[in-house]
Amino acid sequence: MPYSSNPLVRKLFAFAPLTVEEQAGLASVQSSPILVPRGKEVFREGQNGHRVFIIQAGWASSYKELPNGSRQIINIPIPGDCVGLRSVLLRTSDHGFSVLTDASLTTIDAPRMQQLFDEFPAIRAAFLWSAARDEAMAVEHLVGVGRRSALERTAHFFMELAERLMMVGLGTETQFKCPLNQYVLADALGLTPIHVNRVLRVLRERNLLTLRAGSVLIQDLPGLIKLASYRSVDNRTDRGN
Amino acid sequence: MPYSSNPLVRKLFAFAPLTVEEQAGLASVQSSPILVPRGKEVFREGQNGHRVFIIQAGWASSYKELPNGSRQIINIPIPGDCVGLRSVLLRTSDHGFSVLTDASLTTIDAPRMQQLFDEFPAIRAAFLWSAARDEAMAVEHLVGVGRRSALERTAHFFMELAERLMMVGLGTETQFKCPLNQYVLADALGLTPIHVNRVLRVLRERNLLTLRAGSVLIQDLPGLIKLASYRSVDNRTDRGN
DNA sequence: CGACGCTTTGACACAACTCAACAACCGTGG
DNA sequence: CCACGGTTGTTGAGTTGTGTCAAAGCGTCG
Repeated sequence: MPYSSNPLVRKLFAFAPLTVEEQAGLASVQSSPILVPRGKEVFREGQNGHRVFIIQAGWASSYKELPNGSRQIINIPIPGDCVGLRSVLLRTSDHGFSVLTDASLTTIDAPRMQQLFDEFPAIRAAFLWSAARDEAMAVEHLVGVGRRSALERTAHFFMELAERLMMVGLGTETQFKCPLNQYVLADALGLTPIHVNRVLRVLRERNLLTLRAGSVLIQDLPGLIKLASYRSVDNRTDRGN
Repeated sequence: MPYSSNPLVRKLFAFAPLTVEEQAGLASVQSSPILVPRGKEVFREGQNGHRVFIIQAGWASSYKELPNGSRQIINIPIPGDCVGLRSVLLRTSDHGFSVLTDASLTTIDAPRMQQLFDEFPAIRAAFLWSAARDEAMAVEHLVGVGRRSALERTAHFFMELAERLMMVGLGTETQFKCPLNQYVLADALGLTPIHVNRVLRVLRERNLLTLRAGSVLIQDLPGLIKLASYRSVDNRTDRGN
């Protein structure tokens, strides 16, 4: 088990054991926490990306907007997650980033990041692993939007979320806080808010899952797994079925 | 301009100038080309990913399959593209990979890759950049499937393809060979083959784009750009609009 | 209390899917 | 040379999942 209270350290530790020095280095390059009010756009698409943001507390979203006004949410970062790694590499951000609740963020700027990587190769490896996992999640997201029905996709979304939240100690197998409203869910799932509402109703009526008052209650995990043909985030890359 | 005939060297050179030594190193770690017959699955989801494949010639696809038999194509790699970088990091592949035409591939195994990175940091940086760009394309793909109509999405797909092919000298602004059949297009676009057919008809009837006999002819580039609100791959990360 | 943000519901429209043929193309073999 | 089968493309008719538009319900907070 990790010792640090820093969510990023905790998360990277889950990928690979880090020495005390590495943990300390990782913690020390981060800025002091910045408090961001709910709804605030931290950076927007096209903006220069010279640093990485790490969620300490709160929920966020990264997304792209189209000229016609619609929006696709790419990812819902939660505590411990990094945002903007790709932006640093590409120099500018290809997506917007805003927080959905009051949140606390730290940052690492590009030069410090580089120094850290040079000094601690294990940290570089851990970041690469984490980034690869994020990308795998984006790919799974693409599959969902391209080939799963609204119902399957929604079920899948909540199970993945549950799993991620559990890993950072923000929920159990069957229950977690979820401050996402139906507009946000719609933009994440590639649906309209109205249809999200209908889908949620079906999930509720089938006693699979209930979202009420900012909390998700998973009532029938096997049923959901079957419905969405869900595979655990960490087993997606396992052999066979 | 790059001097090497190796497509990977050419491509990475486009990201950052590489010294002669770096180019030589990059070429020398690659296996000799493997010829793969059209339709062959090179690796499948869940398989161990201990090496990266580089397309020398031919077309390919990486995809995920769902238990219900449907399939979502993640990417259509063309010469110069790498497949399986993420798989190396995550130890197993989260997607399948097969070639669509007779193709020639080289590989780099994980340990050699690591040596190369240690010896030539610039190559590591170039790979990271390339990987970031690929991920940005996947994200754009997600946006398309989530928030663009079938027509817009299809138009977008072909323009992006045109641009990528042009970069490796396999097409012009308005014309390129395209051996993708409507089933493949359907799996890439998240549509049914039948609907792809109808969409292609509309594009043809509006004198925007014609796919015939394995070749795409772009008849009205401004019209397509407007229809799909397309932005060039390399300008997606530019500031503003 | 009213205003606001969010959820819920209903009626209807439409984009995309399904099912079912048929047509064009192409390589193969008689 | 033509006949053939397999693959790919094309078209039509009907269905359905999801979107659109419009309105009402419901908490909460100032």
